[in-house]
Amino acid sequence: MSHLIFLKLKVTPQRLAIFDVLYSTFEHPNAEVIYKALHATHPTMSLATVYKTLDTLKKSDLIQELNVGEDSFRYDANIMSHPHLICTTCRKVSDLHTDVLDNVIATAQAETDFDIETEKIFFYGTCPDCKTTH
Amino acid sequence: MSHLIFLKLKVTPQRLAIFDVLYSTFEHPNAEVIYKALHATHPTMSLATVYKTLDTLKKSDLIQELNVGEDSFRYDANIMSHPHLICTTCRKVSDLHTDVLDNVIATAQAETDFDIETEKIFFYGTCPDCKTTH
DNA sequence: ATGGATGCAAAGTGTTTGCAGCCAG
DNA sequence: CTGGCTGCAAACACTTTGCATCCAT
Repeated sequence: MSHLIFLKLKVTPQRLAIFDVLYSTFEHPNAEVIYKALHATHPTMSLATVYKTLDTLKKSDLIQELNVGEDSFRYDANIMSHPHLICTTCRKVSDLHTDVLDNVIATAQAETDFDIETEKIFFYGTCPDCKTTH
Repeated sequence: MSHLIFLKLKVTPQRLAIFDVLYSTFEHPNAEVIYKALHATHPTMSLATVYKTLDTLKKSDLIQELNVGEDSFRYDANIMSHPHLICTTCRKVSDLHTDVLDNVIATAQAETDFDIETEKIFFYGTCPDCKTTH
């Protein structure tokens, strides 16, 4: 059973399955990857349902959407705002676990007339695996 | 005449025009907007040429590509890495002119095994215009 | 003169929509 | 039972590609 709280949404097998994929990975998969991951256990699930469900979960603030500069959107069940690391070699997207950037909004807010609500921070470089495998 | 240095690329009217649009605006337009902006002065230029040229300029590091969470890419003739402000009401994308975030890479680098090369920082909120126009 | 650039149309991705049937509440 | 959800197919939006012609060098 997942920690999912479905507010006023119907709890369907498809929604549970999609949320669970996101909740149990750190891969930040896109819709296609989620669809393929579920094909073994949910062979009748359609890609359209994946897209609709991701949209629903996003609007209910159960997941967040990421665009890292690719042609598709990635999804993350961790809705806390946190920086991401993108390997420009293998395209892997990782979380940066640190609190040293927690005050960037306050820092930026002091420099602008915008009312800042959220931020997205992406660091691009080479991951440990791709460094060694040169 | 623009500051454009075309390395080993042919200097065509289309390339000059597209670079000039980007060089003389702070709007961070996407391909469609650039295409429409040039239609008055360059009525025969095709959208495909805009896409090809943007790709060429990007690969030559004359412009940078931005994905702010929309379905299309935006472009910026300012290739210096700098934070962007996105108004979630009017979708305007502005530059944040400040140096207080200049050391974020160093800060993040100390927290990870990734070799960080560049960063993209986006702040989402409400711009001054949309605040007052409620 | 010639290799790279353009413009057109067609194809390719990723995503959304319309709608009939289905199932969670 | 009923409104919301699913699955299918078709449509859509953005971007890329193939190719004949053109033009910057």
